[in-house]
Amino acid sequence: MQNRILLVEDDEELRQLLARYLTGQGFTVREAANGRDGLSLAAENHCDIVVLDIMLPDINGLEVLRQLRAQTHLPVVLLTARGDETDRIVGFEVGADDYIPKPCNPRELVARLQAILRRVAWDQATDVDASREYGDLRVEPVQRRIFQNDEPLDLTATEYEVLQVLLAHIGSVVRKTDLMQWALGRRLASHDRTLDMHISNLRRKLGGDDSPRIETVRGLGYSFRGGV
Amino acid sequence: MQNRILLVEDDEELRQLLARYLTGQGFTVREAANGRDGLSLAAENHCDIVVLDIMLPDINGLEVLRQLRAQTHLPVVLLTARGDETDRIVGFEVGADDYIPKPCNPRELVARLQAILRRVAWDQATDVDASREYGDLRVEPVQRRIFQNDEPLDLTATEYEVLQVLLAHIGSVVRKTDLMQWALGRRLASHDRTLDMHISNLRRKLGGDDSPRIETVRGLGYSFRGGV
DNA sequence: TTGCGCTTTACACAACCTTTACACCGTTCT
DNA sequence: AGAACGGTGTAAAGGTTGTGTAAAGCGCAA
Repeated sequence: MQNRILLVEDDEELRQLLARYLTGQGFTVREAANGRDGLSLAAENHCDIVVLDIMLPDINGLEVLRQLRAQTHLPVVLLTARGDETDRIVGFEVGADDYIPKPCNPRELVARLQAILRRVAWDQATDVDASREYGDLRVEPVQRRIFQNDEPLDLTATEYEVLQVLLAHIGSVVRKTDLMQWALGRRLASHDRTLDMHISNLRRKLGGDDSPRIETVRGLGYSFRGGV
Repeated sequence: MQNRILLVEDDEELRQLLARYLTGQGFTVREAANGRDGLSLAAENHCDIVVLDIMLPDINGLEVLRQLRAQTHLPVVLLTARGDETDRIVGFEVGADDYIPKPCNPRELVARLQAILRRVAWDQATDVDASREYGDLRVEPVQRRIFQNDEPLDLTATEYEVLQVLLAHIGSVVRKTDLMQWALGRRLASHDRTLDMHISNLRRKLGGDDSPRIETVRGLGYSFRGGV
């Protein structure tokens, strides 16, 4: 389970406290002290969940949430002043996934974050359009792009299909005939070298010349080396 | 979120299998074995989404869909024979919300149903007349105008529709056939270059010649690349 | 009619899938 | 061991398809 957090909180002391605690709990934390920075960090850096204070010096947290929601379904947890029902209700309407009253108990925060991440992971496991991560690679089906360390790879349509199939079966061997059928949509003819060419081009674009990411299994097919 | 399903499927075994699985996933399922029963159940009982087989013993599923559409906007998912492009296209025209090839994976079915219900809930919560912001662009549906850095763009009616659709799906690839349907309101014919022309004109009006705002995804369609 | 905007036509071009060719390598056969 | 064979890597050429856009055509409203 991924667990990269974007923490948007203007109170220096509280932010550092939370950041330290969350890091200790195995999260990767990226920090922003105001709404503007938060939005641009969310746009630039891929993260899995946002912890968002409502009271911010520049843009109101709810406005930040609204702008995030205009583009993504990134889960967002709001930090609200205790007892402020209004913010809570507006926050849910705009699409917050949870809220936590301030001052908050770090352990409770972690518990809620993990609950949300669990739920999201479940949703994604059953969603064909959900983005999928494989080590440093990330497949974004709606964008029809594959990212390597958050940099989009410049792939053709066919290369995207081939790589996406290999990643979907990461660690195991995909037979050439199957790969052909699934990615190119036709049977593998006897002297057809098309697939080999796509693999060759993919290897070049993926880099890592020393140890090729796509392994050849002679007589069978190819396999994307998985970390597992 | 509501989740009452009307399942119209004549194959007794498949219907019971799906009904059991959907019930287990928290849906309330009402079953019909043919088109006539399906239509009357839809009329009598309020439900949130319809799963509709195309091959039915009495009325063709597409005809059922047409009759449903004559009265409501109830979301409908079609079960189509795998690979039958014709049904898919006709179904899309008549107003199906999604189609699933048969035999279908129940988990995928559930995922798609939930995606549609989420979208419908989202649509209902979203005011279609509300202005929307995407970076330096702002869509004003009431005025039917789009502003760039608060300067109105001089767009024709069709150009407005095309750009508005692209922005509504910012960051993801919009297929040419879909863009044609949604913005121009008709099917994309085989040698129809109309859409390309509108895109070309839009690019000129949007400026930014160095890095075009509207990206071509060869063989698929176009994508307005957003900050995400 | 003119003017405007949508559509079609036409052509050039770029993208990219496929084929060809040859070098290389592991395996098997003699 | 050496030869023969078939699978693989990849550069380069070939050919097809999709796309960009200028320009002409068309339909409609003023």
